[in-house]
Amino acid sequence: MSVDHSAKREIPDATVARLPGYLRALGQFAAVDVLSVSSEELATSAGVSSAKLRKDLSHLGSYGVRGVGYDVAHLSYQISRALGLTHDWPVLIVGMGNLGRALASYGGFATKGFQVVALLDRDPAVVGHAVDDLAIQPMSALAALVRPGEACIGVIATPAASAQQVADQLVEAGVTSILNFAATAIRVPEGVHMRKVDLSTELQILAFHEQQRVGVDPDELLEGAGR
Amino acid sequence: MSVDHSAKREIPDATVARLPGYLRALGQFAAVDVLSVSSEELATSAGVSSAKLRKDLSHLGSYGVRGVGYDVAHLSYQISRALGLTHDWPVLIVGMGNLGRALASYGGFATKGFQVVALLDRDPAVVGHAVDDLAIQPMSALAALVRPGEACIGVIATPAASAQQVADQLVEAGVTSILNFAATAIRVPEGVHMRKVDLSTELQILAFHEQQRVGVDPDELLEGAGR
DNA sequence: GCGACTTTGTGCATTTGTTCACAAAGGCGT
DNA sequence: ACGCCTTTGTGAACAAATGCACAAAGTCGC
Repeated sequence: MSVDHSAKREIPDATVARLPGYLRALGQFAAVDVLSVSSEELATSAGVSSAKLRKDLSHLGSYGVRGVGYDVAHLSYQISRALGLTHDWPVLIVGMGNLGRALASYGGFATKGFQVVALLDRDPAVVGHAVDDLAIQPMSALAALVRPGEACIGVIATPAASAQQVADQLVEAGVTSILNFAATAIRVPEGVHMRKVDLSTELQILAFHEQQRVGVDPDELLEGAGR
Repeated sequence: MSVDHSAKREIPDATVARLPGYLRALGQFAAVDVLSVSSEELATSAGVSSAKLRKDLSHLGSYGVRGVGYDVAHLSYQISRALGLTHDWPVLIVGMGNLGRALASYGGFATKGFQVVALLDRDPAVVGHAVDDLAIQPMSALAALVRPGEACIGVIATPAASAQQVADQLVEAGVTSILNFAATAIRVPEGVHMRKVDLSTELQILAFHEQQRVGVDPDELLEGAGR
């Protein structure tokens, strides 16, 4: 009965992807001094169904109280723990263009278990300048930044053309988690985790659904049975 | 009652989400004057398995040639068509902070079926300034920007605190597709499509997997064979 | 204490997505 | 013209995720 639930690390991917949303919703409740929430309240706030929320949480363990709900502080802690946010993760950002700078000065890092520890750029013209009190370093500094023991997360904010090369350099240096903002697919070796965030992909998905709604492309004047 | 070619609009969500990736990969082939690709080549370039690619494409129709592969130009067109990119979609961006400005000056819009038609901000201090040749307008301009007939896409790049309010205003004005960059869940009425892009969510998902790799939280010093 | 009431946690059915494996369909060389 | 070879398109098996519905487990009023 000791380490029976939390040791059982078989949290489905779909659940993991929603945990940050729950954590944020819990934070909003905590901010207005709510101590306890039901699955229904929390689910609404996070934008999911209560059944889904309860099933998701059940994968972490049994942290609710039947007839009452979940303790906000305790559940926050448990989710943070499951996500590995009990300590800060170092983040390094590569590519100091518009996006890179916006990311660097974005406040959301420090608050939530992440800390930007370095900014890198290939261009000697920007190296040395500071963004938000952090100096931009050349790519050659990479090896010294990634300590073998400590894992860190690399963020690629370069143009698509150099994204693969940067990814290779990050992997070479020992980075095992990469967040890619560049508009291209990059290949990483087995064992390195990669996620992609891409504006145009999202817009295109929206365009698809928008187009579905209207029915048929107005350019093409053939029949309209599908309306 | 069943027309079987392209009128059959039952493309699975998972497939739709991957189509932009295929389109981009095709663009890369076209850029180096490749005329025809096999499912294997295209899949590798897009970072998926060839079986998945073929099944995805089969939902659009039968546009390959057995024994040969896919014509790059033709398949590009068919995917664009399926996604609704045969004409440009107007995009309006709300919130001209760091992120909003980075998005506004991001080049990836125009190239791929989208055009930023307006920039909006609540703050009178920035209204009137121009970003990338487009003047920033006050929120009151919203109603005049969204023509009833023509659909458009709204991008929310405001702080989390005002995201819901902005979403309400967009919906009010007639926007039916919203891309939300703010770090909060927003609620929209039935029929409005919403997608969320969030840096900290992605980082937290990476943190989870990174933590899994290491085995156990280093706070707890029981050593593992998991390496 | 005790019963009524609330809300969790979960087994089960359903839906959605992925993988496999191969027949069908075409081009190509001879 | 005719097999051979390559690659597509897809049915069928498998896996993952979702939604439903309710028993189990707790609180609260009396």
